[in-house]
Amino acid sequence: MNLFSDIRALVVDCLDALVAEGALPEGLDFQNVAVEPPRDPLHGDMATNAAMVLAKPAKMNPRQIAEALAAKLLADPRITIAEVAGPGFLNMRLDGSVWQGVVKTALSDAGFGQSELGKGKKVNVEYVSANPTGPMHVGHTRGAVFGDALASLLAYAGYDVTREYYINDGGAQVDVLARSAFERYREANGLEPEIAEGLYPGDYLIPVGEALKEKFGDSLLDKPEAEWLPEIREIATEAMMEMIRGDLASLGVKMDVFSSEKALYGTGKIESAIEKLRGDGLIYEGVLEPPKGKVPEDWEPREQTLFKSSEFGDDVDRPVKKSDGSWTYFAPDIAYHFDKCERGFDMLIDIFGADHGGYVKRMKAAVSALSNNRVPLDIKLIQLVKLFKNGEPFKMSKRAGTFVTLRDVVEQAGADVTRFHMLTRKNDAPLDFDFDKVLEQSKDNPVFYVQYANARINSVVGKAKDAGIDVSDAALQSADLNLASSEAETAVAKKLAEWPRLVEIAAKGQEPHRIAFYLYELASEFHGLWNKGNDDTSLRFLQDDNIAASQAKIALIRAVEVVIASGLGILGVVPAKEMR
RNA sequence: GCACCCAUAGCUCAGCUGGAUAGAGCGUCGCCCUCCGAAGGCGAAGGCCACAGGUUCGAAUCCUGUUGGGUGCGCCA
Repeated sequence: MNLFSDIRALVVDCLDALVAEGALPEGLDFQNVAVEPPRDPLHGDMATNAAMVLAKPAKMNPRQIAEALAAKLLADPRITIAEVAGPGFLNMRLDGSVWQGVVKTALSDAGFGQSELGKGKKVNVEYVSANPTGPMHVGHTRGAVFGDALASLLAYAGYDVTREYYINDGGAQVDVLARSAFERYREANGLEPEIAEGLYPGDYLIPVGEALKEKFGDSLLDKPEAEWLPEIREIATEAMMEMIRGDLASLGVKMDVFSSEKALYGTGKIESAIEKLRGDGLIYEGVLEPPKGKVPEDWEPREQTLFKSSEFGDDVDRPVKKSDGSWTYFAPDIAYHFDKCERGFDMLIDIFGADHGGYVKRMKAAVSALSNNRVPLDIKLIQLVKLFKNGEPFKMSKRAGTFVTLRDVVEQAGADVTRFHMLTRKNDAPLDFDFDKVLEQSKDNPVFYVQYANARINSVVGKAKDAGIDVSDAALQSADLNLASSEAETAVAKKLAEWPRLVEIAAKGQEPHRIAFYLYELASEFHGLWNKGNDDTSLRFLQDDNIAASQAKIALIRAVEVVIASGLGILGVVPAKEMR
């Protein structure tokens, strides 16, 4: 149920009727006719731009159209006022029963706010995909939270969503991991580890070294690298993935699919993806121009195997093979995305760190080519997280040991606070994360403010129960909401009515942060009503000796609670029953 | 040099894919607790939406330039 699309449908029906009567010419396109909340609530509950949009194609005066439309709309019992304003807006005011209907729906329909927008389309959201060479850090955290919330949002909006993690376990970095783990293995055997420049120095490999000793004793110490590397690489990578899964779990992120880069090698999948492109004339041997401006010192022209990504909007063609004949990172990634296309997804979404922005065009080019333009690929870039402590920038340094991991953040701030806070900013805007401020219990902390609203509602409902009032779903659904229809109370119901529309807007824009902002607004609306009860006792939720009125008011705030729970659910945050 | 992202109140940021007088929090100033949780609420002041053009009924939003920031640019992933 989306009130705005209901009313839009009504507007279109009325326009059709006007066409049938000859009041409007035939063949008009109503696609741009919109029904929205006006910026200023004094203008009404909803406004439509129909008259302005149609004035030109109909060759009519906008006011003339608006007047005719207004007359038609008023015939519907839901519309109490329809008046022309400004340049040709048609402002509508809705009957009180409409808002009461919203409250009832929120209470009775578990799917209030859910949408059919996605029409069951299969979407693959790939996120995190952190290299299995160490624990997840803050940067990964934001990508994980964003990807997870976006996936939930799309699912809520009717898409068939798969959450996927691509394990980069096929490149040189996992060899480095294996060598680093080997040093820890030597250490476990009482030798001095030699953590050479370029190896991973982190402590997290010490347990891996001990596990290796457990398994191999000292038998590998004198063996040449070629003999131990593949096996240690395997073991170390698995250990890292185990750790990363734990990191994700601590944030409440659960993937549907883990795909391995390494698994693509030796199966012919890379070759067949490249062959598919070659068959379309998009692979050739050639020499790239050196980059303008900043030319690398060791630049020399070299013939490489190139993909014609420039045919799909990329700036230059991109190499798929290194000079030694092995694949570049791009090649397995092409194969991986080809695989995703082949698995029947209608839409792909990749979540990248902003530092991978240069990769966007070639990846989109590859997917266009591989899917013959069938599958759209959206790539969302996640901007940096700037850490603060007490308002002071918190400098991270691997050497100084002040490197902040996902675990550090979750342990200090908690998963719920971390998730909500990281979703209070657009993904392409940098985010400040202050360890102290996110835990602050005040109005300027949206996490707290929303949770506080929820806790207050719980508190009131609990008091009602103690007073012996029946607050069961059945009782609230049959409450007489006329007893909670003051202006202030209706304002809350109107905010609730925006929820389904907001979900669709957020899903269309792939912008989960809109959910967080909406929840803040809804909480604000609720707190406002609460406070009015301080001055005006008739607005308090519990009315002495008037069970029916209390039930009506509780029905309203229970509806708020339901929507807060749905919204927080999308963000992956657990609603708080009480504040501590 | 080229590409992508960004520029909105003193500060941190929203702004519903083009709508009416551009919003919120913080900070500043003034109010509100014998009362369901004041960890709150109400109000005031505060703006050349970076700049200059263009598109149209209408632009913070779309297009082109300019300025100022961030990121990236073959054999790392």
